[in-house]
Amino acid sequence: MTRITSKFQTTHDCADCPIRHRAVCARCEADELAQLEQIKYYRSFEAGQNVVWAGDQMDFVASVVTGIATLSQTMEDGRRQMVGLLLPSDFVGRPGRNNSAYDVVAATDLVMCCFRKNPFENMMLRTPHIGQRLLEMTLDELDAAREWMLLLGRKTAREKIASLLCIIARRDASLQLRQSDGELRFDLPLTREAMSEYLGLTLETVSRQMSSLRKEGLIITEGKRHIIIPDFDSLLEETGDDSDGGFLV
Amino acid sequence: MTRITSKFQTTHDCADCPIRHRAVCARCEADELAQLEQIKYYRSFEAGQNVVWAGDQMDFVASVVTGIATLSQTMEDGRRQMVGLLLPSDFVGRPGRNNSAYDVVAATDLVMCCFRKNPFENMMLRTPHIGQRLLEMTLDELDAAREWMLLLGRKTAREKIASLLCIIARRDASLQLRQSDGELRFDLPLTREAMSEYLGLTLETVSRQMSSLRKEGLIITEGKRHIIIPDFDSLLEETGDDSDGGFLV
DNA sequence: CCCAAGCCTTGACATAGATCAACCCATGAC
DNA sequence: GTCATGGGTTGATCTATGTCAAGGCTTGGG
Repeated sequence: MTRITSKFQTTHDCADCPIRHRAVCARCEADELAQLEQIKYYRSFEAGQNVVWAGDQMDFVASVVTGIATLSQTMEDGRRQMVGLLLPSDFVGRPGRNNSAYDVVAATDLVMCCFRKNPFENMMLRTPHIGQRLLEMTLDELDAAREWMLLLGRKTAREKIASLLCIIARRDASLQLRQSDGELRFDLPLTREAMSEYLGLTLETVSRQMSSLRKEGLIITEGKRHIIIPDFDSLLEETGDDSDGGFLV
Repeated sequence: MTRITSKFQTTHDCADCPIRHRAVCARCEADELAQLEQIKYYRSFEAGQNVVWAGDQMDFVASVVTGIATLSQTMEDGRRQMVGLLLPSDFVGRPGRNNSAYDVVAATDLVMCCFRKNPFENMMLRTPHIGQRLLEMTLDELDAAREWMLLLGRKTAREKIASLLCIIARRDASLQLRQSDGELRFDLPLTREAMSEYLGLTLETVSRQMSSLRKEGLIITEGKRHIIIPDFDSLLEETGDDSDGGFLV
């Protein structure tokens, strides 16, 4: 776990630690180690590995430390729909339920910080702060899910692709601050297939629309996965979203 | 508000009252009247009326007492997607946010029980029980949203219609217990247009698929809105859902 | 009684995206 | 070097659903 311990310096609000890692922090470790010793542990997964399968027992809740995980549902005939995309600091698992309703899959190499479910639930009872934080996060996820429903139900393939690129670019930028002058660059953490599962499209359509955005200069690609967005606002206009989105706080 | 007071006899777990009405109960009124006097009030709406508009200030949270409300998002060019369907006992509003992100519309005549937001938030701080209940409800909504995403992203028009009918029939049955032998009957509380906004279809497609299910005997209609499902399981098979859905508890 | 407004249905036609298929390019095993 | 594999692209075709348009039924107002 060297990748994690190397981050112990990060300044960090300890109270948030059990349910939202920005990083794992030294102070928090010291403060809570006693009670957490038996509760908290780390697990690593390789890209493509399942963390749990839909229907399986899931005796832990967890938050993503590094990497990206997805939640997906599968229909009997194999049609799949992604229903959650977990970036670092995001939370999975549902207090008060013992089985996962979804496949949880590592989209990239992945490190998760897990908490055994029962002790975590007890901790929630003793520490209302944690429940409140969890409620806040769940409400955020619900909002994200509702945006996603608009995308799935009403957007064109091109709008879907543009939206996804903007979502990832935005999250990536806020995590890693990689812009240089107006230009945004990042590695797509998803295969074309994973993108198609996110967007409710086939992977061929994803590929075609990516090509089309590339031909029109809205994105530039280096290799298959590295994306450059020369002008974020132009791409935003292709999403069909209200331009002044963030007026809600 | 006679419709409400007439239900005061209903047995009811008081602790749940502030955030989930099964009915408004006398004991609860007595217990909490003092603190609630300034907090709690009722509002009625006619079918079609907006409760709030997306972006508007929303200084209350509320639960549905009778009738049905919808949450919808609209794109600049007018495309609309429903993202929430609120049946009696469901909750709207988000502690910690002052503006509604969605249009809230009365789909039928509607009575809501509202709580002023600030006092409600204070009450949440004093009463952890309420926060826990709200977390539970929010997690349920998130699960519902994720089912809905699968529907929007991957189901055919026919599967979408069958799913919607099953969802409403089930909720309606659990609320009102109206089955007689295997047969289920209920009034569709949604226009074809509202159904199309729910399902991410056009109203013409909704109409055609309803006709097709009718011709095949999977549903029977009396007038435009009254639906009879002669065999719920046959209809369920048209939804594409896993037959043994409810194994999670 | 007539008329307008909502809501719904049905038909004819257009099209976005799915499907099927071929092929390219890296990578890693042997 | 060869081969198999996984990921990605592109073309040709098909089809489910959208679009446009007409008309029916019910309700309520004048």
